[in-house]
Amino acid sequence: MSIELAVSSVILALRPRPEGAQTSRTTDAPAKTLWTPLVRRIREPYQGSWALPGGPLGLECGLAQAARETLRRTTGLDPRYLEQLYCFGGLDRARGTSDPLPSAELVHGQVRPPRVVSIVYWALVRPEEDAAATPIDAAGGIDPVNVSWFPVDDLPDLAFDHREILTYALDRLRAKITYSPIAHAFLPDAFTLADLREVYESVLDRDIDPANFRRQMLARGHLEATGEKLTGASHRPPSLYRYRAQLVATSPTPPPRSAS
Amino acid sequence: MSIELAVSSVILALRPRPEGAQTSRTTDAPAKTLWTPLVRRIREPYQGSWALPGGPLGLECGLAQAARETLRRTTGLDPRYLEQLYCFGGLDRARGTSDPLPSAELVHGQVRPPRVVSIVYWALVRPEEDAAATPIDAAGGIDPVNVSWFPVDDLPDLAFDHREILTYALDRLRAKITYSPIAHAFLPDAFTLADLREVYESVLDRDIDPANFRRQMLARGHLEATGEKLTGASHRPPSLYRYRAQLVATSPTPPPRSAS
DNA sequence: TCAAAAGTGTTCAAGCTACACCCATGC
DNA sequence: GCATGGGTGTAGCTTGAACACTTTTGA
Repeated sequence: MSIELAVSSVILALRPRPEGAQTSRTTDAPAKTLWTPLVRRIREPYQGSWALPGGPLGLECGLAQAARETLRRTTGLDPRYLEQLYCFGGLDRARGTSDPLPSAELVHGQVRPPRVVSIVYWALVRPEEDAAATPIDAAGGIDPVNVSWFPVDDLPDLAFDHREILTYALDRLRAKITYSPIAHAFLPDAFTLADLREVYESVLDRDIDPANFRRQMLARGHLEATGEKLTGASHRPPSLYRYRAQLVATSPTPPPRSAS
Repeated sequence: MSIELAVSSVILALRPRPEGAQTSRTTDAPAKTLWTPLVRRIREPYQGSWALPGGPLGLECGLAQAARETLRRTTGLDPRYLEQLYCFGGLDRARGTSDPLPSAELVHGQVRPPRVVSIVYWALVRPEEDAAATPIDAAGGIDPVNVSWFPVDDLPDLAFDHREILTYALDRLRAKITYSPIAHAFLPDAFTLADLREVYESVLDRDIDPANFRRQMLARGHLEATGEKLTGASHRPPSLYRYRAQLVATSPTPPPRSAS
């Protein structure tokens, strides 16, 4: 018995908050919230539970590439932002935190579950990537049944240690958005400062002063006015901005450097 | 052919700067600098080159545990601070960045080098841990020949992509020391503010105002006066401090949370 | 004209930097 | 006393939070 190597991904996208969702905040919460796609396990252990999309690492495949391919196959997504999160390799991962060994494993006469080392990536999805996604099942067809999106503050029971992994990814996102220009990974190429602020407010789950936010973002020098304005709303039309080209992080592979 | 899983470590300790070392700074550099132990490879590829200490992942061994054991076996070290750095799994790692395939591999009739995925940890070594270390060779004896320490700003040629990995570890250290109380990982239990400042100055390679440094460190609330003073020097005896117990990070396993 | 969000100006508090200055010890 | 680093005080600058106020659009 050797060690199995798997690559999984935590995928995060901003979508409208579900109707009537319970919110932890007393004041009005942001209109959007983070969602993540999960796949239903079709075999033991944890058959029927939801899990992070993932699969075994192929021989001819770099780590990030493996993450991309599993992601495209299971969820139909091809996100621009993809970064390694952590490598999990504890001895007891395969049987969950404190649950007894699933019976199917015993049937196979296996005393110990297989040892799995998971390299987990996290991905941020832009609206157009989100819209273009179509999950494909094992037979090559569309698979709307075994892939489903959930708001991250209302998750079902997850297999293995996947809930802890997801929580860790959220911590990382909230930390990183404060010092690194990754909010653009949730936005189209051109956006208003209100759009950008909505990303920050949704991720950090708190209101941000629009006036101060504007000054801070512009002072960082990452933004560039397109010259266009967004008309149509019944108020003063806001300017459109884009991130300066060299700062548009795709996949920071090998090791990500913290952009200033 | 399957994928090999290895665990390696970047180990960092503060030691006196070597005599007459070239320094990048015009002003007087800190008296100490970072050193790292490397092991000499005894087989192809890269036979004779220096490499990060590491070894294959054992079946019965957690990732961090595997790092600890290789570390103790090769360098004799048992550092308190150990944290996962990154997982490297590129396709061409085994044969180096742009070198031709080493001949020994061809002799074995292998067209491609074995695919290796390395989970790399980084460790910070305290002075007493450093002093207690005694490298052990494969036969179980002391091995002073194939393990050697180098200042990180004067490294020999390294095998594989290990130089990039080391550079990445240094970046991470310099970033993390500014927002997390990890400097204690280079210090004994009790230390003066001058000791602590020396760690920061050595890692960041710049002078720090003692007065402001004192106030900042004390304001963070991580330090606690022992009540003792360090006598013997020909000036006012400085107070000794320790880090508050709950903040003494050992091995942040699973995922490290950024301490405030 | 009004509502609503864009965008600007101003004030206040907190934190950091630079540097002057006193304190305690060994020689 | 004198040199040396420990430790305190303080003025000036920068940054960010809070919020008043003007601008520009659609209805």
